[in-house]
Amino acid sequence: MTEVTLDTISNLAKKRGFAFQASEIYGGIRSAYDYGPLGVELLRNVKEEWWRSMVQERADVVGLDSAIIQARQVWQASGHEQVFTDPMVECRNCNSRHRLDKLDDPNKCPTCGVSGQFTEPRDFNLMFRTHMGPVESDENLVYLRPETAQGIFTNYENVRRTQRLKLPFGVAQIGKSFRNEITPGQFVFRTREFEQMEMEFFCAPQEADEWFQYWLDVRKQWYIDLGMTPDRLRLRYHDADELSHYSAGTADLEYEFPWGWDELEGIANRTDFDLRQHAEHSGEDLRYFDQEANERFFPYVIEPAAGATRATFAFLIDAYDTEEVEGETRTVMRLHHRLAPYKVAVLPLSKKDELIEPAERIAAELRSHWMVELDITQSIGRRYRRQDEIGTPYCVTVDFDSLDDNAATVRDRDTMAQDRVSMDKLVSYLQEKLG
RNA sequence: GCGGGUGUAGCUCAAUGGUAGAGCUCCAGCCUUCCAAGCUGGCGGUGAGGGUUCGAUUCCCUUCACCCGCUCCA
Repeated sequence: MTEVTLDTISNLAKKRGFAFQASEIYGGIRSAYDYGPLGVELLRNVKEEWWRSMVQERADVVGLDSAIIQARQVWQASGHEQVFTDPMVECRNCNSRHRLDKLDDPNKCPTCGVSGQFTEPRDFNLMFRTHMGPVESDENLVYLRPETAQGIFTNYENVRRTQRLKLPFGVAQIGKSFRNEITPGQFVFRTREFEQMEMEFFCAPQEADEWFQYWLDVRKQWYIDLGMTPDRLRLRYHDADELSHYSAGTADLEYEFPWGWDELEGIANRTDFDLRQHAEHSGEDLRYFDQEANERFFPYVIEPAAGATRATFAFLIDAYDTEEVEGETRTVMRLHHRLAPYKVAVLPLSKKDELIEPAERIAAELRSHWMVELDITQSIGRRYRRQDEIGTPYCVTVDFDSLDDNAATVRDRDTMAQDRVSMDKLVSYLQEKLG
């Protein structure tokens, strides 16, 4: 494990095609990034692993993919329209910014103590607004969702009924969310458009605390199982004064980023706040009917809400490693093989047709199983280094002996150890390694 | 959004009010053939817009982006 700076990792990300600044040819647009050929694979793999563990491998969780644009009433009921619109003032004397509604004295700056230096109050609406339909008017004002969760709450009854679910059960969703963050930054860490992996776990109110603990443990273990350094992961419980408007208890799963500890995932006890709000605003009865106890109640909700793009970034940072090899520095992304963008690189030892041809054959065969890259340029050593730097777990090298013995060399990213493997056993060999 | 800093090739860095150079990378060829070797050649640049000037990468203004703080929280 090597210490890595934000610069190092973002340079590597750009250089190797993980992420580029959005609209770069026009000078770039702030707080938006495009995921390149490698980044999209890594991101997809992170999401796939989340889905596998949260949905596929569980009997008590189902999936959902709700619309980004919902009726405005959804955000009125959820509280976002109000809470995400804070009138703010800025002190001309010390440049600090404050929420007007939280000031004891609306004229005096609590930071520097100077009065009468505030700017005019301005709305800081954290939700993106747009209009549904070609005409811009207040009637068709809509928001881009600031969290995916509400789509789950509004579909709670649809999902429960059609899937015939009994408490406790969860509904999981992966998708984009949008927030007009005041200060985006740290590369892809905080962006205004981002991707979330959220799961709302509905349970009986008296079991909520227990499930809260359960999900803390499960979620932390997920990162560790995918190779993240345990020492760089920690849980931080929120104090009462920093809880969201919907939460009765929140713990952050934090990662030690190059700039310090910062949030990877929030696990919150949302109580029955959301279902109650939607029941009240929509007029639908969203209470759960417990057949055995013969009673109706609003379920409590435990929500593990992870940032897909954030997790991807953290895995990338965590995987970064360097070591000295024969006087040269070798950079290795020690990504878990499940996350690595490419699983296998096929490298003919020489750029001779007689070696390229079998290499292409092997690559074609392996492609039906994994993401495979075929690289024929430059020296073999250089190509190994390139694959190391993008985290490819295995390289298959075809040499002149291969023409006689029908075998190739499989080289391991982490140990650099080599195995001679018969070509017809390559798939099963790699299957065993890659799981 | 505010305060401070920074923008020259993909990367690291030169130079100049008068034709922008190098190393590395990348690509091609030769050679070599299992861990960034060598030789030859090639691609490629002053973030964008405006002003001053005979002439601007250099001076001035605007803008965009990035970094560090204030804020936020997936």
